[in-house]
Formats: sequence, structure tokens, C-alpha cells
Amino acid sequence: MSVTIDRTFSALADPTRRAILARLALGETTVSDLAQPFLGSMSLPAISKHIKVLENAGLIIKGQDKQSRPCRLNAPAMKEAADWIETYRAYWEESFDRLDAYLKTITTPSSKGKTNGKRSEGQ
Amino acid sequence: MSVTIDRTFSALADPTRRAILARLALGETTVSDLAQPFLGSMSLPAISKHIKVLENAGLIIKGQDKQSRPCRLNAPAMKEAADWIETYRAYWEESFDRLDAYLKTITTPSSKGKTNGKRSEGQ
DNA sequence: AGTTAAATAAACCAATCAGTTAATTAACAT
DNA sequence: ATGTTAATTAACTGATTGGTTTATTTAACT
Repeated sequence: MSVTIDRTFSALADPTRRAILARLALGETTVSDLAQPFLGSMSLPAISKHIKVLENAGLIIKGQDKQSRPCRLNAPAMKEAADWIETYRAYWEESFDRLDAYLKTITTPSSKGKTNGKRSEGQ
Repeated sequence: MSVTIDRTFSALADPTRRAILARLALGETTVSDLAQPFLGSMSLPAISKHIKVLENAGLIIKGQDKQSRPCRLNAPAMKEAADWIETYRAYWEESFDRLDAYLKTITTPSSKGKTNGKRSEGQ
């Protein structure tokens, strides 16, 4: 099985790393800049390591400009993970249908049809 | 920050656990049944632990029927992770657009396309 | 040449993880 | 009562993770 998707999900499992990705979604920036919001609670080498994890997962690409290492999102690497997770969309939507049905059974002994929202997509 | 999404991504980072989820997408089944395809390469307690990780992440729900523990998908727990990752869809789609544009610049006779790498921020 | 700035590497540590084997619980069947 | 089946718990191990502090690289600026 794909080891890259392992690394992708594993990289996304850390809140600091997700925050770094969120920052990068606003635009390319350097390691120092990415580290700045965290330096109160962790060291620069810690951030450097997080960035390396993201890089190894293919989620970001690190360049070089003088001493700086400008990082940018490499979002397509996320696509594989997104595609995997998307195959389950039908299941959680189906579950909402079941919740919907359940709510009807407990709220409509004599009620009018309020929940006409059709969620089933068919598959 | 949300510790539940941490646990979700972390649970999804393991191929055995993803295989278990894939099996459960076909329908509810017991721990033994889930373990069966893996017993050549790992022990039952190992699978039992994987299932507990999935349960703690809220990705599956474990019931009881006589001695068996029937497990079923609880896909809505995946939705939070899916939603997070979906916010980046625009970026990987845009990236493909940019790749497309880049390929055009290098295959065009008049190529002197010096891209400034600046991403369109703000929206 | 010496200094500063940006980032990483090295060495270390505690905690968590993924697996093992052996023992145990719980429910059922003789 | 005894045994069988399904699954978990306990105790242990080696590898990985996430962080630290200190030292080093690399490139620019006087």
C-alpha cells in the first residue's frame, strides 16, 4: 500500500503542521516567518523539523533565496489523501439520512412535513 | 485546537487501519472477521489494538452480540477531517492550472515566460 | 576578516506507537 | 463442571516522534 498517503495523513495529524499549512495557504513565506507565531511555545529547530516532515510528505516545497528558505504549498500531494477520504462521503451522508429518519420517528407522532430536505444522492 | 481531528488523521495514517475501514465500508462485521486477512502477518491482539485506535478516533462503533463484537463504520467522524482537507481543494486545482500554464510557456516558440511566482492572494 | 542572520544538524530525552507472547475475561455449549 | 470461542489485558520490546539545547553551515553585510 501507498506509503506516501501514510506520510500525508501522518503529517496532517499534528496541529502545528496544519497551522503551518494554513499559513502557507495565504502565500509563500520563509521558515522564520512560519515559525514566528510559535516561538513563544517552541523552539526554531522544532519548527524546522515540522517543516521537514511536511516536505517529506510532499505537502510543501522549500526553495532557497539568499539565506532564506521560502516555502510554498504543494497542495496536489493532499489530493491523494482527499481522494481516499472522499470515497467515504457517501457513508457519512447516508448516516445523516438515517439520523434524519430517526429524528422524524421521534418528532412526528402527528406533525406536519417539515423535514422535506432530500439528502440522498443515490450511488 | 481540535484533538479529535488529530486522532482522526493519526488513525488514518496506518494502512492496516485504512484497510479495516475499507472492509467495514462493505458492511458491519466482527473483530475476528476483520482480523482474518491480516492473521498471516500479524497477531489478533495487534488488530484488536488497531480497532481500538479507530474506535477512540470515533471512526467506528463497536457493539456486542454474544461473544462477538460487531463493528461498523461511523463515517461522520471522517467528515471533520474531510472538511479540513477540502478547504485546500482550490489550491491543488489552482496548482494544476499553474502547471498547465507553465507547460504552455515552455512549449511555446516565444518562450521567455519568467513567472514571478507570486500567488494571487486575497479573495 | 569578523559579524550577523537564517536555517539545519547533532546529540540527547521522554513519551507514544506498533508489534509480540502469555494470561485473562466473558459468553456460550456440552 | 469443563471446555470452546471471541476478544481484551498485561507486560514487555524496539522504533519513531516531538521536543530540548548546543553547535554548525551558509550567505550576506559591513
